[in-house]
Amino acid sequence: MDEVFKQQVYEVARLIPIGRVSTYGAIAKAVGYPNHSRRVGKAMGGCPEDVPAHRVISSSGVLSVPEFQSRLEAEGISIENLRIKNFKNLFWDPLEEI
DNA sequence: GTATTGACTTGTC
DNA sequence: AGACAAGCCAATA
Repeated sequence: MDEVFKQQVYEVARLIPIGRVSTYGAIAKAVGYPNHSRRVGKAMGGCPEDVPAHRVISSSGVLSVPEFQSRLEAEGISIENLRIKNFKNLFWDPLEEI
């Protein structure tokens, strides 16, 4: 596993504002690897505690890790049956920020 | 070496 | 809306 890739993924993940979410694909694309969404997921699996992994979800707006639901709700994000409500509004695209 | 799996995405039906 | 298939790439078996 490329350590640089992981670090970049963590870096972008840390930029996600509180109360917003992003997706694996968007982050993969942001770090220069458009089709490596799966690698992002793998990388997040071993992410440090300071990385808000719960704000990174699938592009369909569904939680890949149900355990994070409570964390998201704690930030004011509404969730219904693992699906983010207002996902369209809450989605944060790294490419429009950097 | 191949096969399977997975915190994925997109397109089709 | 829900289900399927194809494409993707690294880790694991």
